[in-house]
Amino acid sequence: MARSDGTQPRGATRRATILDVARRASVSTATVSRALTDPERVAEPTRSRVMAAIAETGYTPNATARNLRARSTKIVLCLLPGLGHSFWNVIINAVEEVLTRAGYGVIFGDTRSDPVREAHYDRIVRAGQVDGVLLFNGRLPGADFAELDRVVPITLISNDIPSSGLPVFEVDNHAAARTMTEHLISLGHRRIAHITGPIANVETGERLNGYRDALIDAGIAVDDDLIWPGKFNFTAGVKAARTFLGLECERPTAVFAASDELAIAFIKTVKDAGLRVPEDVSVAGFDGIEYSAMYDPALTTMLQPRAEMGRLGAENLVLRMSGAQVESKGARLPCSLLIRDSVAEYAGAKAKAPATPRRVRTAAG
Amino acid sequence: MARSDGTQPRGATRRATILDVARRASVSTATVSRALTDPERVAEPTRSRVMAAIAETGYTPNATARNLRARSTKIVLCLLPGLGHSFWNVIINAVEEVLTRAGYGVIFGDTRSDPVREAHYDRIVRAGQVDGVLLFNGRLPGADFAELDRVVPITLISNDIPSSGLPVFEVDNHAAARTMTEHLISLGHRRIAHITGPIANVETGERLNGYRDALIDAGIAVDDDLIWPGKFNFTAGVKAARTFLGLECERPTAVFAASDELAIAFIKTVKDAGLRVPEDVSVAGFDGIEYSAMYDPALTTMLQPRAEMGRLGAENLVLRMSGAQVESKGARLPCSLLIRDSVAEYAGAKAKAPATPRRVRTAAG
DNA sequence: CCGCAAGGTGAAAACGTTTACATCAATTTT
DNA sequence: AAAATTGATGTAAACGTTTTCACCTTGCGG
Repeated sequence: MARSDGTQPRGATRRATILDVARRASVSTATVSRALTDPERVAEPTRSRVMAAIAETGYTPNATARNLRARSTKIVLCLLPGLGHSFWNVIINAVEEVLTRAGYGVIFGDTRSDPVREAHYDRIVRAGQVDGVLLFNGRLPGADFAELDRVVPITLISNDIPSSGLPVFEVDNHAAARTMTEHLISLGHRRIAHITGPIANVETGERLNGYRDALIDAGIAVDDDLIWPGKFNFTAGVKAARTFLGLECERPTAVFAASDELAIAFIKTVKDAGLRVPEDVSVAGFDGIEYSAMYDPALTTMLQPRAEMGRLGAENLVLRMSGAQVESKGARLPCSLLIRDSVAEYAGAKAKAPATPRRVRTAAG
Repeated sequence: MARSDGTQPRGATRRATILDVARRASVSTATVSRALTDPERVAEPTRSRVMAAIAETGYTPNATARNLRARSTKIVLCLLPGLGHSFWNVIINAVEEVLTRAGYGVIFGDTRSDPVREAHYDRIVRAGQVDGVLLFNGRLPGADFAELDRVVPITLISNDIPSSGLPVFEVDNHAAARTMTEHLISLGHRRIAHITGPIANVETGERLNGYRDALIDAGIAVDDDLIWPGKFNFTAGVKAARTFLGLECERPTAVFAASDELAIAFIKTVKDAGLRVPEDVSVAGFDGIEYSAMYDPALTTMLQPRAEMGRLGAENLVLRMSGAQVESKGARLPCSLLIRDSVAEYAGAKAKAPATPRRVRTAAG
């Protein structure tokens, strides 16, 4: 029974230190340390005496002391713009997998664009509390990344800070958005709207450009009234749907949302207004989160290789933390077009579009 | 421009220590330390000299050294059974909020029932690498919690380990499940199925019992064929739906799922099979995650006060980490019944059920 | 004038490891 | 047989703080 009554003083029993073990085994602390880190270097009889003493005392090395001596913490900080987003799940798992395997602990920080929180994490980094940083769109404002990277390696995942020169692992957003838009066009759609992510976001810009370029190449004029600025969340999707429903001019026949959450919220809202998806309006998402498959209709979307982004980013960071002088520029990964049920052929189309495979890989950047 | 070429050696510029500052200000390290931690204790002229020196050297105290000396790490470990689950989002945010404000860093671990990972976290705890643990259903197997709690305080959130005596902050699962089942009964349903969570889970049992007790009280026989064991994920929901669709006997008219994900997957699958929800079958969820509102139909579900659970749990832990001898037994919070569109009156019902408010609070446990 | 409190500061110990260096015995080499 | 090598262990310094204790000024009351 644990002390649920909160009565026994904590730490009443002092934790055994290396000195306790040493005394008990009648050796020096150096020998104990060696017996643990490099057993070969200590003779068999001594070693077993030490091991016995360790078992008896229940000794376990103090990580802080070890870190102080080693001048490293074996901890990596992951900075996210919102821990709660389903999009990060898979990435985080992959990151955690790689880092744990490499012997690092992972700590997560949610910046939420709150200056106080950001300053907090900036301080943590500068205090040498972490050996590396994985940045997921969490901006440390006013942070000089070139300088910060010199104290601790920083790797970017699924977001870019163009002028920083930091290695970034993300998807080729331009190509992916272009592919999705082309897909819609190939199904006969001409009036295609786009719900963007947050404007400050570099990726938002790339996707917007991919969308634009696809239209232009197809000889379709870009209509700025059909570009609806949003964020990567439900509320923005609902707002975009209201815009859509309230449109004075002719409604678009297809909508390309910059995230699955955006698409889902959009669909829900227009369905509530009595429209059918995809019969009345086609809606495409972006990301390929798990929920996209479970929605009704299942979302046609761009699958981002999230696990791979996480894995590669983490591996890159591990390499750089090891002090290796790597030439690391990051990587641009390809997306896969997932064709499901939220997008249909344009109702007014004359000819049936050629059969398309259900999954199409975009070009790598 | 950061060293994207990976050419400059990292740490070429040694980080300034307290000694550098001391020398520069012609004082002792003790004075520098005092100037930072307790400015009142050092005379004005000295203090400003110290501050100047700090600014000039860019000194920032080394957290590891500080921790070693203070015998604490100011870090809390959160152990989850699956970092990716949407259910944790809100809880995690609340926890992170409270702990950050209290000056603690938060590190997350995903145990995934993997013995290797579990051993890894057990070691972290025992190595004194954290000041406290928040357990979210992550079992540390073979761990003696009574003992572990003596080295570092452990608080449970949204999961119980009955024999441990640890403080637990969770919902009254029995009452909530009972309320939901009664709601279905009140709408005329008599054949009501239940998709459970993982059987090993204490909460699963409580919800199951709440469901059973409601049936019994209403004079409805409990049919074990309508209790479908699952997990808190999509796959289990799909599987349950297959069971439902393949049923030899008369199909239930309502299904109560132990989680929203379960409900969503169930609905998706039966809809794909041509059934309508709620016209052909009513489906209720549990949790009240964000997606439940965006689904079509919007889920009738039990809203868990996730933010509050997280907040209370974290505050409890902070208190206990401070060494306070608190009488802390945890708390059982009430859920709210969220009446939306996935549940309808039983089609064969004679009389119309009385109008129900859209949101009903369950009794606290 | 002397003693004493109070305020400011410094010297050094402590936190618990790892590791460079020194030591010593037991070998092997010359 | 002396010298050199090897292997096992101990000594003590280092990691960068915080904090106890002691010290030295002052200013003050007696």
